[in-house]
Amino acid sequence: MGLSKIEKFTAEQNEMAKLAKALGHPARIAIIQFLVKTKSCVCGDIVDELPLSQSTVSQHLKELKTAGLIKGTIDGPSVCYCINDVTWQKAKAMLGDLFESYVSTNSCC
Amino acid sequence: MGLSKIEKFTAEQNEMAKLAKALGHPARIAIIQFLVKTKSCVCGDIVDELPLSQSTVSQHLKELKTAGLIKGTIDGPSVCYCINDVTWQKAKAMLGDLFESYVSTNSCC
DNA sequence: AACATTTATCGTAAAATTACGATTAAGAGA
DNA sequence: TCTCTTAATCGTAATTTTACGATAAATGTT
Repeated sequence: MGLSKIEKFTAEQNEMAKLAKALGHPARIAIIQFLVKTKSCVCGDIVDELPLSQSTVSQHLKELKTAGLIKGTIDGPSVCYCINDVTWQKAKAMLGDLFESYVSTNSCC
Repeated sequence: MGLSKIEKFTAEQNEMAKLAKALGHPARIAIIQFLVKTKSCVCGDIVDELPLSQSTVSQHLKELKTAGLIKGTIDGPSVCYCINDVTWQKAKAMLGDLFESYVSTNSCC
């Protein structure tokens, strides 16, 4: 069906999946890395940095924005993008907890 | 086109995206959480735990296995699944580094 | 006002994802 | 051997994702 049955899972599981999914594309990883590295964060700079068309980059930015990982503010004719601190910390905490919840054991596999 | 241009990005970006993408579905988050919680990790138990059909769960397990996050060993007629320690630590480190690379600043947005 | 720049959206197409039932394959037990 | 259990794979369908060019919207400039 192509549509995940999100109503069957917990809000936490859906939230974590949403955040992880937003990071589940190399272009979006590249965007995040670029935003972390440079504080400038003008949309055009991101487009120049990525090997993708302007419209495709715009689409990736939209997905990151929808997930809440970044935010954009209009700055004259251009748009200034940057990491959304609140959601970023939440993602860091949620995924960090998941990773730390596993402690290495030689139980079966 | 539906096919991401992975050849345009760095190996690191592709690796991080692959790992994040594997976690980008609530069912797969639920599987991971279950594997962390229980050490038993028999495939049938996972199927019983999730609100999805056996074939769908099998598909999700395959994706997690392809990403390297879990591994399965045949145990008689059933299969024992568990976290793949090596890749898990790698994912933890890579995504952890990404999250920590951002330091809160009130530069523009 | 006309024009240029910047970015979002629209339209489109190919491919991947999600999901399920049905079937197959492999091993355990009678 | 035949049967049962378990799990992977196949076939199929709907939806989403990825990508691009073209167009539109918004702002700044001349």
